[in-house]
Amino acid sequence: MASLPAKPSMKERILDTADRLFYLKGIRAIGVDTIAAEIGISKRTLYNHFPSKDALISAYLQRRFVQPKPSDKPPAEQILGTFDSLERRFSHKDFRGCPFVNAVAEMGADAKPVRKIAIAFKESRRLWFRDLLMQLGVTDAEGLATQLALLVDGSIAQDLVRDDPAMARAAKQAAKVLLANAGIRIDGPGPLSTQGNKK
Amino acid sequence: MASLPAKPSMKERILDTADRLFYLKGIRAIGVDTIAAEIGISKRTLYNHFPSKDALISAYLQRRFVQPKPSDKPPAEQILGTFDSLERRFSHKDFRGCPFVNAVAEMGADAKPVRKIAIAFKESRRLWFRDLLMQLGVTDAEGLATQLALLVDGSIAQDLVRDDPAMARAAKQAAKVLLANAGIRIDGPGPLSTQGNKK
DNA sequence: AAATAAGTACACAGACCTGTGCACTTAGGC
DNA sequence: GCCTAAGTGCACAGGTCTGTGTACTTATTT
Repeated sequence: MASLPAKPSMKERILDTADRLFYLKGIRAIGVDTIAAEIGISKRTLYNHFPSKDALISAYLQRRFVQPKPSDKPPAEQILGTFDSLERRFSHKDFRGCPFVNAVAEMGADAKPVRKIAIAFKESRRLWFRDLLMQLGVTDAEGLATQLALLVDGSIAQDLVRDDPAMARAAKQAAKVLLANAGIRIDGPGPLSTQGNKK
Repeated sequence: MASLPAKPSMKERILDTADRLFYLKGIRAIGVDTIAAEIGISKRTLYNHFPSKDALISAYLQRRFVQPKPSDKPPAEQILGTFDSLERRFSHKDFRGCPFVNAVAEMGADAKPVRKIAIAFKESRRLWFRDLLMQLGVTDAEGLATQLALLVDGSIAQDLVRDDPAMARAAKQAAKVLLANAGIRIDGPGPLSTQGNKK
């Protein structure tokens, strides 16, 4: 699995550290000196790899933009699994909200490149939901995908403030209701199948 | 209605300006010099009213923390009206997300007083939802209130990034489904009563 | 008229920030 | 052995930021 493991390039080491610090402490809170010092390199070296801090910020966000890999699991399971995955991430102590939302909040309305990446990311997730819903034959896949995206971002924002993984479970419950309302039957995939979901 | 209008105190003028600039441009992006210059006072005067910038930030957030005033409208109407109100705010050009979430994102995990206020605000809104749901006789008012809060914060986060008031409408649609699933009948209050909500 | 309070103008300390310049050292490939 | 590329160490320019000190002016009240 780790096919070419041994030697991370300088650029990658910089991006690794920038990612950790930017995400954990905030883009504005971390200076380039801090990043360089953390790796143990000179600030000059950092600026030889990235022309400016803004470029480093963009690279950081680009690298956070990972497309979900296609899966062969049933679409409904994939959709609901999103919230299980969220709950796992909320439980991790290093989770601190959505890097894109945080970056937009930090950089102000003027920072257009940051917002551009953030919009692209949000839309790509919405489209991922939409395509799965279309596979399920949902009529208003566009609208429902948007609603699911709201639940995802809502639980992330709430967890950022409250630090409570239960927010992911609440989002999953709401998602189940929305899916059921669209005619999607939820069966099987859970730890134990619901035998009689109406008490 | 404007009972004592004429003379805003110095402290209020400072808070007015700090509120506008902090919210619009970001807490970290605005310095105390900028605030003082905007009002036309000396920085010394500002520091005579607030011992530090942190104190000013706290006062700013405290002032943003307004309890929703009790209404005699039907509970269901109040709940759904939240999303109409959100849509109106999204359409305003000066809307830039939730000040509490933004502050937490900007100040990093360490800023405990900021997070404390933010948590209190989120919880107060959740409780407002919960009490209305209890008036409606909803069984799991706690859980449903949390879900509605997720929709609110989700649409705010999405609008912050996308600048699209339709996010509020999507949240309202999802809220309607969740309410209906809890046995709440939505009638009357809309522009035109739905005569036959199933087409 | 005198005293008290509030605000002003302005300089300054000390810290941190981004970004550059320059001479030096190390490591590999030819 | 030599040359090139990459990294180092360090100083520095120029800017911004928070917070303070100090002497002066205005306004209100008594």
